[in-house]
Amino acid sequence: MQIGEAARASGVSAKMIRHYEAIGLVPTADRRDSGYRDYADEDLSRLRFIRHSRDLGFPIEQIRVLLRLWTDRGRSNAEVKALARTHLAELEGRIVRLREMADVLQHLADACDGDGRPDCPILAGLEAAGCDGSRAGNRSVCHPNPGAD
Amino acid sequence: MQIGEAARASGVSAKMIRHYEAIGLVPTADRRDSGYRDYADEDLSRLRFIRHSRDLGFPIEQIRVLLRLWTDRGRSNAEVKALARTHLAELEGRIVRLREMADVLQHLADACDGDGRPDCPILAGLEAAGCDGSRAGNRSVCHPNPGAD
DNA sequence: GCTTGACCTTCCCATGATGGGAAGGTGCAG
DNA sequence: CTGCACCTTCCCATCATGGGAAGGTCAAGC
Repeated sequence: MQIGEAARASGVSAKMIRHYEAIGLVPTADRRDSGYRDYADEDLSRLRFIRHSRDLGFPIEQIRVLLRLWTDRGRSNAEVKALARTHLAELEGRIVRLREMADVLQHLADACDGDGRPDCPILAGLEAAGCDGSRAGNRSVCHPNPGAD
Repeated sequence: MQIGEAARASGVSAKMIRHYEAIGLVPTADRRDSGYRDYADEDLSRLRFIRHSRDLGFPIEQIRVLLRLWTDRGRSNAEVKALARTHLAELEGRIVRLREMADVLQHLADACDGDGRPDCPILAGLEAAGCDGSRAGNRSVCHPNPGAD
């Protein structure tokens, strides 16, 4: 099967399949006389594995490890689980950081009438913010009602 | 004041200050005879505004608009609020996507004993996943207990 | 005066995952 | 033979940020 069909079947774009080959995430594909890459059904499962890992946000280097474990019959599921937990912590961390941003922004937006006047608590908040280390102490601008959520 | 001090005072790295100047986010800095950039206190507020905006996750191009509104006395806070809400929606969207990833991964990790055997539901889940459009219908692998959260 | 060290300058390169697009070859159907 | 869909490689772009090299500036200390 050509790369386009492999792409359709695996959900990984042809562009990315070539890229994964270039960085050694998938083995060098067989070539036809024409130079076209040729894929077998077995190759698809690896591509799908990669795509599912990407769908869960795993970075390439962790997927590389996951693939090694996946194809290693003597693997320890403890190692897999540890990897999963590490990534889970990373995801939760990102969520927390985004949640903080969203909460602060929501607070600022709530304080803004949006009635067309120039007066704007959002811009005032971005101007002051008070969370830059210099002149600390007025953190309430940054995290209003601490602990009141 | 030299760029290093401006960086310390604003929380924006010297590297980024130069970059922001290059892309026109801050005006071209005055230069001393030596060629060193020279900053006044007024410049700091702009840099702080940018940093606070970045802290809330605004992309550069939106910060450009925010800066224009900030320095426009005839601005409408409605425009600011709309911009904030757009970004807020973006943040919430990212959170939802990360939350989905984390939930699926948590589910897989919970199913894995991590007792050192090769048997591993996490790898099995990455292999099958069932969410790639081909052979749809078994979405429960992907979103277990739909609606039961 | 000369050295030392901290600072500055510009320029290039790297990240991470993905895509766009150009220039050119392959293969099949009409 | 033409056209079209597909493939190839190569280069560039994203987005915000940093690293580092090569070299200039300046103040303090000897």
